[in-house]
Amino acid sequence: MSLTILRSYALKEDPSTLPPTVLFSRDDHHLVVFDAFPKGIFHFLLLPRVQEPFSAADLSNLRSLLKCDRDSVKATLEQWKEDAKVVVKDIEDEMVSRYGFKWDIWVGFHAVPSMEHVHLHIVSSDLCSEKLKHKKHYNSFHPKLGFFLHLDEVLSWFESDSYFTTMAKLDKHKYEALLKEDLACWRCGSSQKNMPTLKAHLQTEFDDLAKKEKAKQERKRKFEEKQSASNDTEEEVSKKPKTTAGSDHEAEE
DNA sequence: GTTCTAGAAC
DNA sequence: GTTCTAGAAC
Repeated sequence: MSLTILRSYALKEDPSTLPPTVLFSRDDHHLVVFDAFPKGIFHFLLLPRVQEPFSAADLSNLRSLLKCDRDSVKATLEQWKEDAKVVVKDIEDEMVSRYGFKWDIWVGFHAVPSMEHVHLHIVSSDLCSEKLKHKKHYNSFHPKLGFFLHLDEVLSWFESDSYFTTMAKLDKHKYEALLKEDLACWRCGSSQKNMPTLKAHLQTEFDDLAKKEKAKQERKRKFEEKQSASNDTEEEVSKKPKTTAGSDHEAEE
């Protein structure tokens, strides 16, 4: 695996020549590719194409990009946020059709990337994947550890000058140290002895979530069945028009 | 980024 | 003895 393969994708004159196993979607400004080593059931990378006002060097990584014109960078990140939403929607549709429910999807950058060319991770929060093998893999996606920089968090840096400059300059070594932190489940906080134990635990967490979500849907289905049955009865008995507005929203946890 | 593998941990 | 981690090589 070349460390510059993402850049070569982003520089392609005609990205549609990329094989369908690599390219998920594209427009004039970006490509979305399948991560070659997915760390969750769903894992994509959004790559900006090299174009004005940024050079390939500007787009080398998030750090280099953040040194460019502030307004341009902010507008670009906001555009990526919109582009990522489309991918998230596609993933959610696939989650529902394949698994019968949907779960969180994280959108963000690695504070210290290991490949050239800035890439936005779009990864499902299960973190259940054969390719997730090492502590650094896991810690690099742990949503609360600090190495994974959520896009919304990066955008928030633009709200405050001091925070922006602090975070943008933060030492690589401080971030890299986070990858060596002890293993802890991002969901329940339980500490995990080693990678095989953590992976088994993550699978259990995901299975539990699936069970809960399916039970929730079953309750909703039965409720709606009951509603529709009682409406039918009302109509038969009194011929009242049904007024069921607001009955189909889902309870949030 | 992965693969390989020595030696630490169990 | 086997499992697991982590550093070097690529």
